Amino acid sequence: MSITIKDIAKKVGVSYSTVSKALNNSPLVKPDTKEKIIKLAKEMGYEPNYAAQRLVSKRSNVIGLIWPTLERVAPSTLITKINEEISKHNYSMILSINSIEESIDMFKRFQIDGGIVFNKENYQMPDTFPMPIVTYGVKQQNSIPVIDVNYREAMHTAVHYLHQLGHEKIAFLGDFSIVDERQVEKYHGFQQAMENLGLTLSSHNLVNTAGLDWYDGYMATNRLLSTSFKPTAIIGTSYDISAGIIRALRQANYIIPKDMSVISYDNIPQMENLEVPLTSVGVPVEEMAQQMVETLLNYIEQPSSVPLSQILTPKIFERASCALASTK
DNA sequence: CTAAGTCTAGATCGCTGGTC
DNA sequence: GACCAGCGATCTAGACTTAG
Repeated sequence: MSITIKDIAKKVGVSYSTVSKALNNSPLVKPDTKEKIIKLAKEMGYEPNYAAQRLVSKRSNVIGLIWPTLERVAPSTLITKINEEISKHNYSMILSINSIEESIDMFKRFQIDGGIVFNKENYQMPDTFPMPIVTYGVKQQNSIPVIDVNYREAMHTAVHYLHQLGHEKIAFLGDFSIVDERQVEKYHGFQQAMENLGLTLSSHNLVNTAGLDWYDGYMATNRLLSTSFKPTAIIGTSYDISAGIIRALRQANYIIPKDMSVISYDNIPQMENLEVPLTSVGVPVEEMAQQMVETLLNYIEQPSSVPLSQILTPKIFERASCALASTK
């Protein structure tokens, strides 16, 4: 049998409600009594009963997270950071990789306080949820707060950075075949930036990886290297794609960054540990996690205080994968 | 009349917070 | 610092109904 406040009350010789107040640091309990109770609770190994606390407070201190994929590195890293951020606020997290509908049903039974939804491939979200929800994705015609990233600006930053290093023949490797607005935004951002700088843009620059995985980046790079188009720099649109790009370039005996500069989307620490530490552009994963969790907690407390749309600004993180364009 | 099934009110769990 | 109401799900005891 676990220790309850009644056991502590019996031992101290006070009522159990006094124990409850003491453990919650109420000013209604004398300091020495409070101290005695807290000390004894520790000695007896008292752990509060969450079910009972939830019964009274109508709060579970649990946040639900609906995430579509655990396979790719960047989304998994973001989950880890979100979990760390949630813990800092004394909340716990449950993760669901089921569909949004199934996850919401489960979350209702768990009585979570709120949830974060990774809106994959521009899924049309319902107008309302049975609990406060914040989404990571693209703004829709409803009143659910969205946290998004300025993907176009990320691509502008990447292209301008390479251009400053003298690169003009820049290839873009990304997945623009699927209905994922995030990827499409990167694609348009790249095109805009190239046009703004007056750089040549043709079908050769744009290589469709037709997927977001390591192998998609690897195969797309092999295809790129087999054409007559010889870029001096490549932009990969995700960590995994860029990891594939690096592997393919090294297999083809390219030295990075001497023979080819590579820059990647996704601002995660793992970029440092690739075969060549990758210069990357994106919103730092810690900042994204912090913004999502803070927005959700504010939304739970006071829905009107939260803007319906927040667009985070990407930053560039220089590592070792970019160099001045070769003049030969 | 008895056994079996159904319904319902009340108690229980651990805890919080207001009142005295 | 004590007392008490009440949170919601679940269980239990007792009252009541039905079928054989």
